[in-house]
Amino acid sequence: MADAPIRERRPATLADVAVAAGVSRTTASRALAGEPNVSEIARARVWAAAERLSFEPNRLARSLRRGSTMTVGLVVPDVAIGFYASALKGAQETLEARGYHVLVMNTERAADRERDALRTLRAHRVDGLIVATSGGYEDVGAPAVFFDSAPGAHAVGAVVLRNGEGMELLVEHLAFDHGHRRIAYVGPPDTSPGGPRMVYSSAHERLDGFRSAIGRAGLPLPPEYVRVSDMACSEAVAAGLALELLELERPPTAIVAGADTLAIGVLAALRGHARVPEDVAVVSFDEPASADLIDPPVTSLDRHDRELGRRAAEILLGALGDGAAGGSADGASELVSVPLQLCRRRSCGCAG
Amino acid sequence: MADAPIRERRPATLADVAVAAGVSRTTASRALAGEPNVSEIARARVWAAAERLSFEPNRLARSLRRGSTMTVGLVVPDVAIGFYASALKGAQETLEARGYHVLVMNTERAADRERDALRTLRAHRVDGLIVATSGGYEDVGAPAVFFDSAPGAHAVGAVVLRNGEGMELLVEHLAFDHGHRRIAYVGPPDTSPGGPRMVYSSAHERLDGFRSAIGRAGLPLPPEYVRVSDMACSEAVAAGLALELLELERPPTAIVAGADTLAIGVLAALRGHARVPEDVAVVSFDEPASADLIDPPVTSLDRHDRELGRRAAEILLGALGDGAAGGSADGASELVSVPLQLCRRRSCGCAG
DNA sequence: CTGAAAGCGCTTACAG
DNA sequence: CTGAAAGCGCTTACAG
Repeated sequence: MADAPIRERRPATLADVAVAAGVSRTTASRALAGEPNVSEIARARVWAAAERLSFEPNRLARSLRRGSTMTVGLVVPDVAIGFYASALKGAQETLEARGYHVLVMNTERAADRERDALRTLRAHRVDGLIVATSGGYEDVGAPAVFFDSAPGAHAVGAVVLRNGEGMELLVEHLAFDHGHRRIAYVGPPDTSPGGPRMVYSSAHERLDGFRSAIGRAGLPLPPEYVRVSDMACSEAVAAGLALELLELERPPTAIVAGADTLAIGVLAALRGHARVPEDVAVVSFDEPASADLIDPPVTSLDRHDRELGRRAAEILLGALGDGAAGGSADGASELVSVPLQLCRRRSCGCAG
Repeated sequence: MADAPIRERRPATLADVAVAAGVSRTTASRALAGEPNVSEIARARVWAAAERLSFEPNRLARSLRRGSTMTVGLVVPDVAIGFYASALKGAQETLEARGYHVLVMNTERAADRERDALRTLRAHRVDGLIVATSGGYEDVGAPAVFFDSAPGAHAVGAVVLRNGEGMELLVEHLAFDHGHRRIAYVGPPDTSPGGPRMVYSSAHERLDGFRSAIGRAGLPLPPEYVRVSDMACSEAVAAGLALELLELERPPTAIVAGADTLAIGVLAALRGHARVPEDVAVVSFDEPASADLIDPPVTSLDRHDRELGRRAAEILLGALGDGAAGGSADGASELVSVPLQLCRRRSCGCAG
């Protein structure tokens, strides 16, 4: 016969299951969904057939029909950066526990790539968005929660770091505990040129926080002590900036790095040019990977990446109506700010 | 009127565009797709309407109809591990350049979680798969290319490291250049218990390569010199193993770490217990992040993560019929093996 | 060059 | 408890 039990290549559909079980697609669908009004006999035959055909409902069809994809888009500058990779993982764990999947897009910190990513995600009809924006955010109709940076509008929520407080911790430790008076800053660039103004920008707040903390500590801040890296926060550019700082007629005795990759670049550049922390102390806002093993171990604020991702996911779940996921369901935009702590290691001058 | 031009929340559909342009959905679809047989006038009106409504074709519907999702699933143990994050990025860059998107799943190196991930990906009807398997691989109907490890069957291709050669480089350097005779190994566990036997397993090859290299160097290998970490290759477990090694009556004078996280754990454990490289030399198979800045800088094989992801993506594109993407289109399974080089730093005993 | 119609694989009112 | 039918938003033979 033509319809001998040849093992099909094409994945089984609900219709196949229904035929095999001798019921209608309606009943098959209901049985599989665990709905109440299905006879035990029908239910059993449907499940057996589904098992036998190793049926897996086509999510495209289901999503198209239901209007919900159970997919969340995550937009970050670069997943290969430890901070974002960990945040992704934190978010993913939380989301997958509720049946959502994650579609990841990199922007390389370019506003136009971010816009493209957002549109692609809309075309995929993601149910929600978690974004670490680089200035290219635009509303594409899906509820969005921001982390790390946040444009003001359109957001269901945002989870951000207390950048000002963090900077204060760093600067005051250098100034008061170690007596530094010439403290320089190597940080990420403030905003993407031409991009919309951020209500909350990590880069901006850190720079601002640095300036304020220096001011409050009663220290001078010559303009040449403030250096800004490239968009990608590459180690190489940070290394170059550190060297420029060293060549100043009055070089700083301490450097605050505004991001982990920047700290790594600064430390690498200093090798062979200056002793850390004797000649110049170095502290980092984000904790670099293996902070303890680097020579010298780098003083920084505690790790916050994983937590950021998790909290962002929880807020989004709340907005998606997934119940008691920690989000306030009242439609108000939720702003979580994560407090920071100083981890003293050796690069600031503290003893191991 | 009821249909006043209120800005709709619902995203525009092709039908909306067709109505706005005064043509049929067929024509609208064709105009947007850039097909030849459409009059200039119709084409212009359709594009204008699409623009005005900021129409973005629903990819669910398109995929359902076309039978292709332009999405590739990536299955890895843990995106938060630098090696996999970089591989992901390499693959993603290559894939996105051809219009594909990437769905990422973590397995935590558990075979059953891997199986779940694969089924979910099938439910999403991904066009292809790139997987770093932990022993849970099963054919779900999509063409798969492996990287890092590879079960034999069902594969379109695989890109693997020359683990044997790499181990040889590491061991010979320790034995011949530095005169070590008591060399121990801390590596990832060989296979996941109960999982299918791998034709190619990174963990297995490294262990095997270590044994052979030790043998060829004419050195003894007491069984207690070979230690195997947990599935997650956690730093903490590696640290414990290193300490056990140190407490042997005849402790090794050199340790080879089979993965970067393991090397980090070993190094961390040694702090305060032994000097590296004076008391015990340490080398790593994978290059840890900031290998140069760690104290001491860690000798390891060169970075290979990004390349692995890129090559895997190219092979998959070839299999998906995406033309001259570097893959042989002849249906044969393609096996690329990436050669490795030794990067001498200080942890082996070489001078900086 | 154009459009009516079928169909991708589901889910869900609606009517028995 | 069950099923026929409509419909999610596209694309693509097929027939003008």
